[in-house]
Amino acid sequence: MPKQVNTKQKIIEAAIDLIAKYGYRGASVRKIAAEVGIRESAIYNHFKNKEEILKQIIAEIFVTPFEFKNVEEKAKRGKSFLREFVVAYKLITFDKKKEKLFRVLVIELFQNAALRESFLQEFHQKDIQQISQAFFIMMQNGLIRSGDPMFMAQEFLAPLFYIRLQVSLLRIDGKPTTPVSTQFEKHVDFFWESVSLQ
Amino acid sequence: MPKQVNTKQKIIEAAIDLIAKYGYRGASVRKIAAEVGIRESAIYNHFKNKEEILKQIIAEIFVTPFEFKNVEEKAKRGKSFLREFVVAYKLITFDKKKEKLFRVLVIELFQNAALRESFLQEFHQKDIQQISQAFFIMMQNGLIRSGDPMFMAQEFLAPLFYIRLQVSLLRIDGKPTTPVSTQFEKHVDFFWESVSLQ
DNA sequence: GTCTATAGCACGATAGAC
DNA sequence: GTCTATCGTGCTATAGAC
Repeated sequence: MPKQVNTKQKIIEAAIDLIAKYGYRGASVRKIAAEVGIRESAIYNHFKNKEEILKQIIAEIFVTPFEFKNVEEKAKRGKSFLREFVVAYKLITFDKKKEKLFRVLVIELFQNAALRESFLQEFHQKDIQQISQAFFIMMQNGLIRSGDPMFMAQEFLAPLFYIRLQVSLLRIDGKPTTPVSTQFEKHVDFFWESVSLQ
Repeated sequence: MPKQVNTKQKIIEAAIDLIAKYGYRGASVRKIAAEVGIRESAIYNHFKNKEEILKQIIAEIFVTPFEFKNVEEKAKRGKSFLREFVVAYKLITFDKKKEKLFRVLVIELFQNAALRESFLQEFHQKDIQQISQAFFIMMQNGLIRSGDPMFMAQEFLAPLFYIRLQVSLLRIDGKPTTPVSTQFEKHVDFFWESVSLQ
């Protein structure tokens, strides 16, 4: 059992690789099958059609978001909570699998309605909820200036998204990412200085 | 002469439309020709091949950035300069042609090396230069707290890019954009409150 | 500068043997 | 669950007539 690797999962992995490179249209069933090491027709034993492969990949993009335990408690620590969040965000940015899924997201965002829907409703939404909840608590505890916590969360997250995009672009061409990726930490410092009351 | 419309330009326009919808691979020479109202073979009288059409479109993405005159003077006005900048940015976000080019940018960013290069070097770079220059002057005039003007410019522009992305996504599906687009103005207020010394 | 016609290839998908 | 073989379609691009 441990040696028997799932062909279906192999197909998904190969498809993610190829879509991240060539987009959905460019990632042909032929290429996917070749990468897995089977014939095109064998693909159809695992998926009804090509579209079904994409659907499953899209589902993968939106699993395992940030799941912080005890946000209520951690938020009281103020800046260190934000730092912890950004460290997690940075890790995801450099995670090989997550990076590929991020590319798929950006490439197909304007071409796939379901993906678009999930992005607008889930992608940052979950992060925003957590961060805005944390900001709300920080406001109550007099750690930061008052304001709309949701909007503040957007302001906090948008630069992270933009840095992530830049890092992903640089990594495709094998360019150095340090100048950009250090902005993650700088962003926390800048933001905290912007909102903190101390 | 005024009535004689350029076929070459028509091809470009049709290609932008179709690439914004289906991506470069999905925008076939066939579809482009059909949209223009000519045969595929006629396309090749104007462009060497399909790739050449994309090249010209990419070039269009990076023309006419923000060209503010007298940044030195305007920067002294502080917040109102930022407000003026964001008004221009918002206009571009809702401009039909620019919006399509923005979609092409996002779709092809991970798939076209030349586009990626230009994006990293030019897209925000020009904006960043202007904004950071303005921040530098504001610092000298004691309007804002001191810091790295380049980094501050990134912090100012990243949320604008993210709002633009959201607006573009909403507009595809004909969804209301007001809740998101009002963030443009809110962002200026929030940012100014973050950096101003008054 | 446009047309018709066609070459040559890659695509997604199915039928049927093993 | 994989294979071989094949179908029908759409693709980029070219040749040559008008």
